[in-house]
Amino acid sequence: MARTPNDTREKVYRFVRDRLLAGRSPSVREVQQAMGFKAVESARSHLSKLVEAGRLTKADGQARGYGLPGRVGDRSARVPLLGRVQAGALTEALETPDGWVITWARPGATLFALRVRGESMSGVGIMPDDVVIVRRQPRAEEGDVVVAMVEGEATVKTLRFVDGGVVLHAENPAFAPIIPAADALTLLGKVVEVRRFLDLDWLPAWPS
Amino acid sequence: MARTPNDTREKVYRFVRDRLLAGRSPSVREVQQAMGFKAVESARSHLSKLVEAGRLTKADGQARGYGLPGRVGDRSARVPLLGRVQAGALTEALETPDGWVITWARPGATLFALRVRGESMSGVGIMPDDVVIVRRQPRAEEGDVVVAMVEGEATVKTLRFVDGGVVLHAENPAFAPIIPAADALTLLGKVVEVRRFLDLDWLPAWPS
DNA sequence: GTCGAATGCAGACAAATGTCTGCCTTTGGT
DNA sequence: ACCAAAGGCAGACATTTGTCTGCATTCGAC
Repeated sequence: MARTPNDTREKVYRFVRDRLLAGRSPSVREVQQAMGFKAVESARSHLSKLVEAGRLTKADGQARGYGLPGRVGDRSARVPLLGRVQAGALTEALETPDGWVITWARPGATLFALRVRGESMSGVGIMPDDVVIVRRQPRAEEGDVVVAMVEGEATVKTLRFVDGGVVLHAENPAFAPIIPAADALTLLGKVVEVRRFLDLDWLPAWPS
Repeated sequence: MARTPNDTREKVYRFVRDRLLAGRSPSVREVQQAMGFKAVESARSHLSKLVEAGRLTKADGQARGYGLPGRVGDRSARVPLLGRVQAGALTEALETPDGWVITWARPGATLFALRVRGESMSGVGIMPDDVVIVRRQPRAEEGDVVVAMVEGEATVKTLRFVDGGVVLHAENPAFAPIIPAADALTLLGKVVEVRRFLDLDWLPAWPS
């Protein structure tokens, strides 16, 4: 067999995987050097075997085209982070977001993100300054956490139906439910994801 | 000046940024084609201007070497989601993650993700089944939310120092603090991000 | 031992990609 | 009107990167 045992394949895989998780694909020659191969082909043959085995993917004809199998970057989506959203201003706010959030793509859905203000949803673990990712939709179901416009302000609440009417329920006993007039409520969408960043040193500013 | 107004620069930037947020840097000729330029140099000059202006970064001498500036989002990173992590098994668990989570890359840091079990951290909004993203590091500071190994099990707690000793503090009055023996504690890392998915229909299975 | 598969080495070649030079057109200022 | 700067075009060239061919070495299977 080979001069070295089968570990080499594994080392190649780990090196490529780590580089991919760190951000970008290595080139074949970078693998060669990292592994101590004297010839490019050694690295390349290992790489092609790994692709063949389904442990790596490859964008053909592209430099640094290796990737991890499954939904890599193709299914990820960037979501605009909007500060505060006024009534009709959502469309305009989309033009100048505060930043961007990365998440898995929901094909066919329109997503945006908001920063939460206030403690009104702390009972379900949505704290001030959390970022909620919202899917735009005109209606929602009982119990959904939604973002709604009430009196020109976007608010995050739990949607409930009481006596045929709509109630925006705060998940915090200190906050009273909101019972908006039927025509004073605009549902912006449903909260599909909640995020909290505990390591602000690493996020001094939102990428824009 | 130019034939077209300054918007061109902006369009180039957006194209590159979107491609970067989607996963990988475009090549100069891909920018050329996307913008409808007839010559490569048009695209390249815009790119170099953007780098000059600090709006993009560039890995010199590397194919597809453009990135977003700042320590924040040079690019997105895939983080392995590990189920439960046993003592020495973290390295092996990296080989067969339950899935992947996308977040901003923290250059130079090793990240992994865990699913939270139990209510012990509900006081700070970390609920059961939440996903925490953890940066590996051997020590942390007072008040940090950390992942630590105690008796062969990974646990999420707040780190506190009391009387010179380490206390793992639960953020829920129903849970008593853990005071591990000095040599029975292994700090896996610090929680840098918390995520909750409220729309499981859209995430029927974890991407793998 | 002999064979073959797997691995490694060496070198060359081709494709992708980045970079440079020169020139033209447009636009804004003087 | 004139000039300078910026943007754009065309083509060439250099570097990086991927890929191919051929051969040598190792080691397990027979």
